[in-house]
Amino acid sequence: MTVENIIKQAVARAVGELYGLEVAPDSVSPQATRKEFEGNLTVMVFPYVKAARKAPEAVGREIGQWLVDNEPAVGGFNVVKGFLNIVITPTVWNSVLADILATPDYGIRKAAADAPLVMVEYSSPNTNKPLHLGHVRNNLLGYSLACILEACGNRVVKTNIVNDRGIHICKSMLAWQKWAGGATPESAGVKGDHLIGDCYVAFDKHYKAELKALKEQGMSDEEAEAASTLMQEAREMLRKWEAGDPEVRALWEKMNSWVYAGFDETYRRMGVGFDKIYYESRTYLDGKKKVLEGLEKGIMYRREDGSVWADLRADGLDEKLLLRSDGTSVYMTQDIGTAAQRYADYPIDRMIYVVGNEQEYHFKVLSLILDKLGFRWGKELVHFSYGMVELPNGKMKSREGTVVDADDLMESMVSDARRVSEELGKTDGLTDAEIDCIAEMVGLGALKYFLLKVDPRKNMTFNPAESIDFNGNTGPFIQYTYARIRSVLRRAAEAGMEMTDYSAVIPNDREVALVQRLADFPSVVAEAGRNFSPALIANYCYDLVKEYNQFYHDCSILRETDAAVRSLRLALSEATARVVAAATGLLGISVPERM
RNA sequence: GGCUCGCUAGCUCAACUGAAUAGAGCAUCUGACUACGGAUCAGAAGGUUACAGGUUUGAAUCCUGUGCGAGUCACCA
Repeated sequence: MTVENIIKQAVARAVGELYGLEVAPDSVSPQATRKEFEGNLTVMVFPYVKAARKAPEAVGREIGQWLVDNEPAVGGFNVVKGFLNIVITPTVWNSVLADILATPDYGIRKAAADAPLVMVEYSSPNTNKPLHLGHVRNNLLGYSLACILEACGNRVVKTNIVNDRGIHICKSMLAWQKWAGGATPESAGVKGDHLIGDCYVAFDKHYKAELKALKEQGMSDEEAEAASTLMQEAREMLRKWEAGDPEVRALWEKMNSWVYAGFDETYRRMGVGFDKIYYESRTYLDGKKKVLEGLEKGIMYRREDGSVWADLRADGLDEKLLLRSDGTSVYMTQDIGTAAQRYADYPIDRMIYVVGNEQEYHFKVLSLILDKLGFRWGKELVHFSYGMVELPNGKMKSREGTVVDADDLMESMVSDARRVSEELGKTDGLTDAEIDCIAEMVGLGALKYFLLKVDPRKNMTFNPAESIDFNGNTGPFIQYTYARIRSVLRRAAEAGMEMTDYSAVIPNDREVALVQRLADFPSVVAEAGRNFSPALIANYCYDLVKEYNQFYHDCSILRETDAAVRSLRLALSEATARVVAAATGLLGISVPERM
C-alpha cells in the first residue's frame, strides 16, 4: 500500500465519519506539498465544505486532527486556506524506500497471458529513400510507446508497414537503370537506402530538366507533364510490375533488398525493432478483396466509371475513393488490406498507428470503414498523431535539400558526444572500445531525449546546435547522474560498506522528497500508458535526477560515519539508479556505468 | 472557405482528471572548486499563459467569439 493510497482511504473515512459524506477514496487526490509549505502531501478540502457546512479552514483542521488521531502514518498537519498539508511520520518513508528496493522490476508490470493485445505500428518507410528526421521522431515515439504499454501490463506487438511498391519506387528503379552505371551498395560504398535515395533524386532532377525543356518549347505545365518520356517510362514500369513482369520484379527485389539492409542498419543503431513487418506489396490485393466484399454487402458503392467509393456523409465525413476506375488500389485500400492480414495473424484488442498529424483525416476515415467492415478494433483504433519536426531556419523540404538524414544525424550526435567527452577529459584511461560505446550511448541519448521530452502533438523545432548541448534538461545530464551514482555505489562496495538497518533513521527533507519522487514512478508509468505519453516519463526522469542531485550535494554518502545513516543514503542512491534505468529504458535510452 | 490542432519568460519546453505565488533548461548576472565524479550546485532577474467575454469558491486548463500559425479537405502515399 502506497502512502498516497493510505491517505486517500483515510481521508475518505474521515469525511464519512465527520460529515456523513460518502466519497470514493480515488476521488481524493493528494498531491505533493509545495515546498514553501510544511508537509508531504496536500489534500484539498473544498469538495467537502458544502457537506460540512463550515469554513474550509475549519474543515481542514477537523480532517487533519482526525487523521492524526486515527492514521498512524500521519504525524501532523497544517491548514492554509482550503489546503490540508499532511505531514507523514518521517520513518514511514524508510519502509517505502525498503519496499521499492525489495520489488523486482519496480514500476513495471508484467503482462498476464490474457492481458489485452495491443499492436503498435510505427516507422512505415517508403523504400525509395532513406529515413529522415521525421522518421526519427516517429520511430522513437513508436518504440517508446510500445515499451510503456508493455510496462503497463499489455501484450504488445510492434509492427511496421513498408511501402515497397508504387510509382515512386519505379522512379528510383528507372533512374538506377539509366544513370547509376550498375552501381551496387558494395561497389559504391554507400548504404543501400542512400544509393536508392540518390537514384530518386536523380530521377527528379532529370525529370525537372525535361519539363523545363518541354515548357521552353511552349508547352503548359500539364502538357509538359503528359509529354514527359521519363514519367511515361516510370508508369510503364509500374504497369509491368503489377503485371508481374519477371525482369522488373527481379530488379525491384534486388533494389529493395539493398534498401532493407540499409534500414536495418539505421534501426539497429537507433535501437528500435519490430516483432512483425508487413509489406504493402503483399497486402494491397487483400485490400481490394475486402473492398469488393464490402461492395457486395452494400457498404460501398460503384460509380458509372467503375470506381468504388464509401459514402461517409452520414458520419459527418465525405465520400472516399477506395478503388480507381481502372481497378487499382489507393492508400486507403492498402491500409484495409494490411488491417485484414493483421487481424488474421493476431487477435488484436487494440490497434495504434503512429503516424504524423497530416494524416488525421485518413485515419478517421479508416476507422469508420474498418468498423463498417466488421473489424472489432476498427472503431477504437488510435491514431497516435504527432506534429512535424521543423528546423530553426524553416521547414524540412526534400526538394529544397533541407532534409536531415537520420543516419547523418545520429553520426553527428555521436561524434559530438565524443568530442565533448574528450574536451572534458572524460576519456582518460578508457579504451577506444569503451569510448566508442559511451559516445554512442550519449549521442543517441541526447537525440532521443530531445525528441521525446516534447508533447508529441506539438510541432517542434529541432535545433542541431542546441541538441548537442549536454547541459540542463537533456539526456546526457540524466546519463551522467546515473553514471555518478553507479560510481558511488561501486566505491561503497569496494570499501566493504555493508547495508545495515536504517529503518529508525529520521530522513531529512531532501531525503523524504527523493523517496516521494521514487514512490511516484509506478503511477507515472500508468499515466503515461493511459495518455500515450513518453514525454511524461522523460520529464519525470529529469525531475527525479534533479531531486537526486540536490540530495547528493546536500550530504556526504561515503564519508558518513553513522552506518545506518549511510545505509539510508546508499539505499536512496541504489533506488534512484534503478528507477532511472527503468525510466530511460522506457524511452529507449541506455545509461552507462561510467562516462 | 469547411474541419482539426497549436499559441505559456528573449529562446526551447513543463504544468496528471480545473486548485496555493504558472515551473524547468538555455542565454544573462551573482556566488560555491583540497571535488564520495563540477557534464555539478545555490541565488538573482525574466509572465496580463495570443486577445475579449462566460461558467466556477477557484481557469493556462472547460464554453463562446476574435487574431495569428500549422495541417487537411487527391483517382498521391
